[in-house]
Order: sequence, then C-alpha cells, then structure tokens
Amino acid sequence: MTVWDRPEPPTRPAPLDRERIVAAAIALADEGGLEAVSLRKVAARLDVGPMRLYQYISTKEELFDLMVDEVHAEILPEEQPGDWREVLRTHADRTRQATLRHEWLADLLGGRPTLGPNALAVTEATLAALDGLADLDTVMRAVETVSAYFTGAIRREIANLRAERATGLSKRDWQRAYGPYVSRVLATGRFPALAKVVHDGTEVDAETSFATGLDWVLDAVAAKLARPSA
Amino acid sequence: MTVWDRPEPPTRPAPLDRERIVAAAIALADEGGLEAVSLRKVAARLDVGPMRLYQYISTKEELFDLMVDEVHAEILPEEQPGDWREVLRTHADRTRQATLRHEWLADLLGGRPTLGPNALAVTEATLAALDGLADLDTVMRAVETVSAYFTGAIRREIANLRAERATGLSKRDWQRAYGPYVSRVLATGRFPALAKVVHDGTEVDAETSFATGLDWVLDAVAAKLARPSA
DNA sequence: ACTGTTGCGATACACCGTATCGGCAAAATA
DNA sequence: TATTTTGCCGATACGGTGTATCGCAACAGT
Repeated sequence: MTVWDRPEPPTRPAPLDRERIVAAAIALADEGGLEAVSLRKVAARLDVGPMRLYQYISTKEELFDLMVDEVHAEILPEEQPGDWREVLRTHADRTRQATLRHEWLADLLGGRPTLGPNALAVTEATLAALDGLADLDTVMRAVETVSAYFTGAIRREIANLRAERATGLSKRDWQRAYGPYVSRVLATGRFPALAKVVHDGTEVDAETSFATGLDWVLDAVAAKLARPSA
Repeated sequence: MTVWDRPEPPTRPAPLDRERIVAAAIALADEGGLEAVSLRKVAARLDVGPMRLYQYISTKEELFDLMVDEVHAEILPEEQPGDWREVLRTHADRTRQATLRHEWLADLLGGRPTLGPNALAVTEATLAALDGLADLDTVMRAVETVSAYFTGAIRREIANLRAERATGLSKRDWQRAYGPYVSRVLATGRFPALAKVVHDGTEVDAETSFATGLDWVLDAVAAKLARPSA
C-alpha cells in the first residue's frame, strides 16, 4: 500500500467558533436580509449540523445580538476627532453608513439594549468626549437624545428605501411609487396639507435630510450643554 | 313536529371582516407580544380556518400594517390644541402612550412607511398645524426630525423596559440588573466614562427623560422655524 | 485492553406561512 | 322548477422554522 491509495484524511473544516458563526450569519443577512438568517442555513454554510451551533449560542436572538455587536466594530472610529460635536456627528454618520452596508441592522437598531463589548466601546468613546462639559445628567440626556434621533432617522430611511425598491425603483414621485392608492386618497380632499406637500414639496435626498435634522438636534444639545439648567 | 324539536339553525359566528381580524390580532399581540401573533391563532380566535383570512389580507406583513394603522386611530387626538409646538408634543406623547398600551408597536414603529388612513390622518393633522410657519421644506424637516426622535426614544424605552423585566424586575441598578457581566466589564477599567455614569449617574424615570429630550428637539425646531435659513 | 465520559450528529416535535384543490351551496340560467 | 354554473371555504399538504432529546462513537483514564 502506497501513499497514493491511502486516502487523505478528511480536510477538517476550520474549527468552529463564535466569530465564524457570526460572520456566516452576517454574510447571509447581507445577501438576503434578516429573514434569510436561519440557524440551519448558518450551519449549512459552515458545513455543520444545526445543533452544533448551540454550543456557542443559546438562542437565535443571541446570535442577532452578536451580529449587532460585530457591526459596532465598524462603527467605532479608529481615531476620535476632538470636538464633542464632531464626535456625536461621527457616531451618527458611521452608524448610518454601517446600516447602509448592512441593511438588516435597521431592523435591530434600538430593539434591544446593546451591551456587547464593541457597543460598549462606542458608548465609552462618546461619553468620554462629553465628559466634564456639563453635569452627568445633562451629558446622558445629550447622548440619548442624539442617538434616539439617528436611530429613528436611519430606520425611516431604510424603510423608505425598501418601499421604493419594492414598488419598482420609482424614486421621486410618491404618486407613481405608491401606486394609485395614494393619489386616490389625496384626491378625496380630506388631506389638503398632505396633498400640498406631495404636490409642491421638493425632493431632498436622504443624506442631506439626515444631516440637516442631525444638525438641528446638535444645535439643541449645544445650547443645553452651555446652560444645563435651561 | 313542533318548534321544539326542530333544530336551531347553527348560530352563525359574526361575519368576518378585516376589522374583526385586526382586532383579534391586536388582542393576541397585547397578550403575548408580536411573536404570539400567528395567522393560525388569529383564525382560531375567530373560529375559522386559517386560510379564510387570505380573503381579507394577502400576507402576514399586511396584517401587521393594518394593526399599526388601527393603533394610529388611538394616536389621532380628538381635538387639536392650537400651538404647533403643542401639536408636535401631543403627537409624540400620544404615540408613546399608545406604545405603552401596545408594546408590540415598538417592534413595528418606523419599520415601514405608514400609509394607512389613520396614519395619514395623523400626518395631515400635524402638517396642518405647521402649515405656513415656514417654507415647505423646513416644515417637513421639522416634522421628520421630531418623529425620528420620538420613534427612536420610544423604541429604546421599550427595549429597556423589556430588559428590566427579563432580568427580574430590578430597576435602578444596572449592575444587579444586567448581572455580573456588566460589573465585570466595568471592573476591567477599559470603560472609565461609562463606569462613572453607572456609578454616579442618578436614575431618571423614562417619562421625564422622554419629555426632556423632546423639549430640546422642539427648541431646535422652534429656532429653525423662526429663521428657516439658519 | 477495558471502561467511563463527554461532545456531537441524527432524529423528532410542534409550529409556522401559505399554495392547491375538491366539494358544496347558492346563484344564475333554461 | 330543473339544471347548470359559479364562487367560496375548508381540508390537506409542503417546505420551512427553532430547539429538545437521545444514542453513539471517539477519546481519556486506569
């Protein structure tokens, strides 16, 4: 018996670990959305039986938590700009960019407290940038207000993007985008203010809309940081 | 043969319609959360085969849309206070109250464009209150910024509430609430700013936190409505 | 070499959303 | 009125899901 007829040992798949599981799940979600992530498919992508995953995660929700935290590694900026305002804006922008790369993040954003190490690091960086600018309560309110804003704004942006995509790529025009339904409703005359907006409103791209709202909120925060009592 | 031995006609269940379906689904969701809503259970609650529902809705997502719109009927205030600021604040508050009554709404808020009749009525009322205070673009930005804020804030509030509930009703204390994990992480010293907040931060109840942030955002909006260019 | 232990994969269960189809009752026609 | 047509509604079925359970096989220890 020579080497040639001795069968090769089966090439072991790379050893399994949380990181590989999360990476596979994220790949799946990037391709087909959150609903395309099933434990069976994740396992299949790793050439492994589904039950194997339960040694590393105890529930599907936990996997989602890990995915969210993994993306927070992309959100944490490599080097912090100095100004508190720049820090908050950057946090918002990077979260938005990450969500545009991983649209499924919009479905998870704000859905659970984020306590993973990467998310904590992001929070830490933000808090550090605001440290000492006002009393703790004011600082907390500032951080939470800004993050409530961008969480909501990002979710809406993705929601609209999906709707446009679903109704067939029509972008500018509500009436054509959402089909005859909206036109019919507006034609009833029961929604004059809405009709005016749809008719006369100029189209603003999502990015500047996001940035403008963010600037407003940051202005508000600036005022409160200056005079915490107000 | 008398009346007495003639069998009664089988008591027809009330005729099915969208409204009854949505009501059943909402009841289910109120009791057990969104995940407790399945077409089979909704149908069972109406004494009907599951397939029957497909005459009124074409997909489960559509049912969710209907549920959201139904709740918007609770959100629309019966009579509008006059001031634009009061209108926006009321919209935010009523949305929050509705979400506290129907926690599952937090999972859906901002997830899809809301185009149902009740949601449109709410938007109409809001836009009407701001009509003429500034150019259309500024007004839109105002409405969207405020609603991005309260959407995000409500979602976070419910997320925290659920986490507290899940970790066993401990409220004030992160360390005990989220278990030894957070304490351990904070003990590493890698998150000094966070540790300071956890250690020194005073507990603020969710409602005032929500209201404070909302006031900040409204202040910002007021400034922009006054000087639209700024 | 034999035995004990432990981790892993196959199997199983209950449930899900929804496509399909067959029969029955009511409505329309002759 | 008798007959045909139509349209609705329920049963059945399919392919999927998350996860509990359990038996076996490979390894470790004596």
